[in-house]
Amino acid sequence: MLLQSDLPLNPSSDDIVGSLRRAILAHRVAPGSKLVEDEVSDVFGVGRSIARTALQALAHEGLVTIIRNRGAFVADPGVREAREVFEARALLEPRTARSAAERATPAAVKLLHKHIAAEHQALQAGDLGKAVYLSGLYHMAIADLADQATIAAMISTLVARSSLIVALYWRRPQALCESHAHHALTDAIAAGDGARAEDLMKGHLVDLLANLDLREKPQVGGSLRDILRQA
Amino acid sequence: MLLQSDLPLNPSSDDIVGSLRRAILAHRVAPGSKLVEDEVSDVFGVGRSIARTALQALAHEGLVTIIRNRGAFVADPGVREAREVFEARALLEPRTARSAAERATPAAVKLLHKHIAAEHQALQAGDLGKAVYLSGLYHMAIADLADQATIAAMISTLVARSSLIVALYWRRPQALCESHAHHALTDAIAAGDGARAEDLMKGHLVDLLANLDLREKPQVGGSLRDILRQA
DNA sequence: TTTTGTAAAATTGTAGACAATCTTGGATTA
DNA sequence: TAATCCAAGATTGTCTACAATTTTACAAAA
Repeated sequence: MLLQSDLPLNPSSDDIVGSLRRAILAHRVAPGSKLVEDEVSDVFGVGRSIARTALQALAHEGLVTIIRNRGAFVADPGVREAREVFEARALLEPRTARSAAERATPAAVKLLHKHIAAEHQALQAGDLGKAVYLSGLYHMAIADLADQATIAAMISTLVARSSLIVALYWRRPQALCESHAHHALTDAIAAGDGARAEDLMKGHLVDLLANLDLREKPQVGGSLRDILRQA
Repeated sequence: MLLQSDLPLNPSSDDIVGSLRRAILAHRVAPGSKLVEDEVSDVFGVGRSIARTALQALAHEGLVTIIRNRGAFVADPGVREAREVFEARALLEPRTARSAAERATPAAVKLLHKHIAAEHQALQAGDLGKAVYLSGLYHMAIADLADQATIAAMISTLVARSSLIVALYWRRPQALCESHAHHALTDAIAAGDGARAEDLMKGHLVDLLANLDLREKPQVGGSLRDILRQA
């Protein structure tokens, strides 16, 4: 399952949530993958109760789907959900970017540049999954700047779900089309130009959505049974 | 703890979540109350694991706060959080009301009227807690109309948290000031007037916030120990 | 009286056992 | 061959026991 094990010896369920979340968001586990409780507990060296708690927490975030008596799976959002997530982001993130611009400090801007650099580096290294993950961190950093913890938390889960969506529906795996948008946005924030930041964020989200291939996907590997079970 | 026991004999954790949620939102348990796992499991006739799962789910909704080794408490939002919740609602609900108006059917409008009637009846009966709960259901019904499950889910948790906030900060316990706003909003939706619905919702939220007394509350019953622990 | 210290009680955290359910693989039958 | 059935295995659901921690109650000291 490939986990970077920067974990304490007796990890809490939160530690496990974090580790699994990174793995899912960086596309190191595919959407739809089964997450067996015994495996999780073995990998992290805890009892099954803790693993269970972690999986339930991820389910509340929308990154994992739990089906009774069948277990936990990495979430596998459909096109409907993909559109909905970006619809929600469109309501929250532009205004949040404006607030961020209005209260950004030089230190904060520096942090944003660091995020962009890390993302760029991951792309150079060919690690697309990590780049997507880091791109999400950039959006979350902006949300944090706005100093509205409640909204930031909602954006955080939406961004996370977007990583899954990108894994499934991104059109051109090699295009590094985002770099530019993040740079421009950071400039607006550095300049304290709230109105421009709001506009850029709005446009950026539209671009992201436009780069998804949201035609109905034809139930690729599923048996008739699995297909019917989804209804 | 006063639970309306319309529950199955072997309730699932979801059943328990629903029952506890209603109790919290209708102000039948005060913010800050301890929710002891053994009590919950006894009341519902299940093992402690199921009670635990239910409490954790409520914690993810923001209705319960879990402190490690100390247990679960009904959430007790501060003024900061109160403002943040309404800030978030202001971003989501006006646009959602517009969508609702644009796609409302006569049957949906009828449902909204039913909600209003029920809320009115609870107020007449002097059950303010229930009225607040039903008022929340009205907002959630509108969110459902917009046919955006992701946004509706976010609104749902925000509205729920608002019930707690109203319990703590509402200025005039006897004023039935909301009735009018909900009527006008329903009219706009019935007329399919999206722009008006959006405006009315925006104004309604501003009014709600204005009716809260958000001066810093002076740590009413807390010992020095509890105060310091919050940091 | 007020504070401090200590032991008992209460409560939560975690693991593991058992039951319930689902999945798998092979044998049986058409 | 293909479909069906059934038993064995695997996995999840729930409960309970025990460990870790906190809270309470009460006695001792200032």
